[in-house]
Amino acid sequence: MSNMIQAARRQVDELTRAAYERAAAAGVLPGGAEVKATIEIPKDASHGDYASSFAMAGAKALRMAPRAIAQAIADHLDLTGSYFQEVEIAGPGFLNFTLGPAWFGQVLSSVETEGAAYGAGTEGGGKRVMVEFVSANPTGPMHMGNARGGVLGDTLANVLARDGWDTWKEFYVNDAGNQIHKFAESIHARYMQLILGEDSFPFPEKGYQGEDIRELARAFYERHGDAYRDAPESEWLEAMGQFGLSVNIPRMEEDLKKYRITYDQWFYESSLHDSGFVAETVELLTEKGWTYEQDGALWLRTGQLLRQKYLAEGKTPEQVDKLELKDDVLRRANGFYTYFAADIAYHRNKLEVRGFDLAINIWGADHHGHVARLQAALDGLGLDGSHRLVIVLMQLVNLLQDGKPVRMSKRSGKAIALHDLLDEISVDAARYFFNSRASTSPLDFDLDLAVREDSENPVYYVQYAHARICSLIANLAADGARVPAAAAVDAALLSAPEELALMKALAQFPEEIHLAARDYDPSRINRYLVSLAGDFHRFYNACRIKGEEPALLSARLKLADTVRSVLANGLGLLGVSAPEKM
RNA sequence: GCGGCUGUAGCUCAGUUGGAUAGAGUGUUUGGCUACGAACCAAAAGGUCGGGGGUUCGAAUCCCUUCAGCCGUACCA
Repeated sequence: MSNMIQAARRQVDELTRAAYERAAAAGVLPGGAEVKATIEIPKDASHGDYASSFAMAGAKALRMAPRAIAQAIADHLDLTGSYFQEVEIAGPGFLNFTLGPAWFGQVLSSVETEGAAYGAGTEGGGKRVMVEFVSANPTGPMHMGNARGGVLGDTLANVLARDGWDTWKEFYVNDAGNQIHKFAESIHARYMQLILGEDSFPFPEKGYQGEDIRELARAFYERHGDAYRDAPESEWLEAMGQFGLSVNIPRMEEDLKKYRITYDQWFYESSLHDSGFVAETVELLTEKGWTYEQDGALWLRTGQLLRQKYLAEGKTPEQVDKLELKDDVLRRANGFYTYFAADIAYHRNKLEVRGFDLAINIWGADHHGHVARLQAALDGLGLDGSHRLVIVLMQLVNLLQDGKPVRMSKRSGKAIALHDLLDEISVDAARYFFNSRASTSPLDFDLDLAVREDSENPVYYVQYAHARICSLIANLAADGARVPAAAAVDAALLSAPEELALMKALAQFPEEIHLAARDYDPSRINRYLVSLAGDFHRFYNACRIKGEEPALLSARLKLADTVRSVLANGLGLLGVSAPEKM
């Protein structure tokens, strides 16, 4: 596992420090100063490949002009045996380092050696992380928001795994509580309407309006006839709820599978209630003194827990006083536990019972109000939810038609179902699209546009680069030119600006994975791949391969093949195919 | 009211620990295949980084303030 970006950065740091020591020993610079320099990759290639701010950062401590310090450092630098071939002083005092063939050669060979594992990091340290995502209500079909969450969660899990985490993907099935009650009532109403006639049985005011509910009622009728027509409420509630779930849950699983999304586990909320774990968890909170009874309900002292949490995070008491910190109900006056209580129990299960080091949830941004309180509740259980529970908030998907927003709502039945989307666009296009923006940005989804977006979708730009290279390699193989081993390539021959830029882009891949994992932002990979594909297309246009001198042909062929490998690698992380032809 | 997210080119968006002349795609204009795949490339044009203060060698980035949009503030899930 090698990260050539970090290796180069480290070396700039070491070389600069060593030069400083020598300059100090020679009496050119005052000794003993602790200079905290930053090492950056300049945007402009004419500023070299790495720039150290040592001279500016040290100006105060050394009491000298930045450019004079830079000159002293440059005079005492020894680049022998390093990745770098040149250093220049520029601007206010930047030390600009230029990479040499040793570094570029090593980039090619590390991609070759590591292959499909190229880009792997050790940041996760093998710690166990659960990514819980989608967890859509099983009361109806999934919509665009679920699609985005699905792709985001799945891709994030891939990225975390590559960065060294032991990952687990989970779907939390909300098969308990109020909404299931409403769900069963809705099916029942449609069922009765089927028997008695549309107008002879009232539909519950807050029932689910969708066509899918009618279908469930019809299917239920086909199986049971009117056996439930006069059944007591408790009986049909249970039967219809269970029936609806038994149809919907496998359907969700199937739809997600079409998007190449699979889970390690589907975890049922009902299991937490059935086993008494919710009750036990609430009891535990009570033992710790975090609850009280009022108006017949059992309340959690969320306000107090949040206060502690915020103070621990560095907010001042004055800031905290300004916040409206309310308590929450755990057990209603009617004896039922709230969703919040179940959620606390579920996350206690993740962190305590199953022992995950970190729990990551993908939530719609409209749930952001629950983030802090859930973390605080887990803090109250001594589980350090403030650090071990990370919520990635995902802005919602705005569905547009002809550029105008369409209101989505499950109750009104107007949502565009996930499985219908695949009739319009490919899985590759959908997966790429839903991961194209950072989760913090809202995503506009215009169906009319998506349908005819084929050749404009960036995913094709990336895939085209891959296919182009495959075709190129096959073409040259027919001429007898094989992709050489990295060791047989003279990296010094690859000196055109397009070639250097391309190799630097290849080296950037492990860094991108690391940053995507660190920031929980897998959309970075999309942007990286578009950029890498662009670097390749530019190289391809500027540098011929076929017909060049054998050594140059060989080096360029190797470069192209290395790009192919990284493109396939990155597309794999996104769950997008890397076609050899298109 | 309080809180979260957002505000960068006509449009959609990048911009890692503060760095040098703020980038890309798309759109507009103009070029490039008797060529390893033109689903490609090159060039031009396009900006008070929402506004105003502050911190410092240096701010789109950090702090304060202000404006605008979306969302949340249930004994719903």
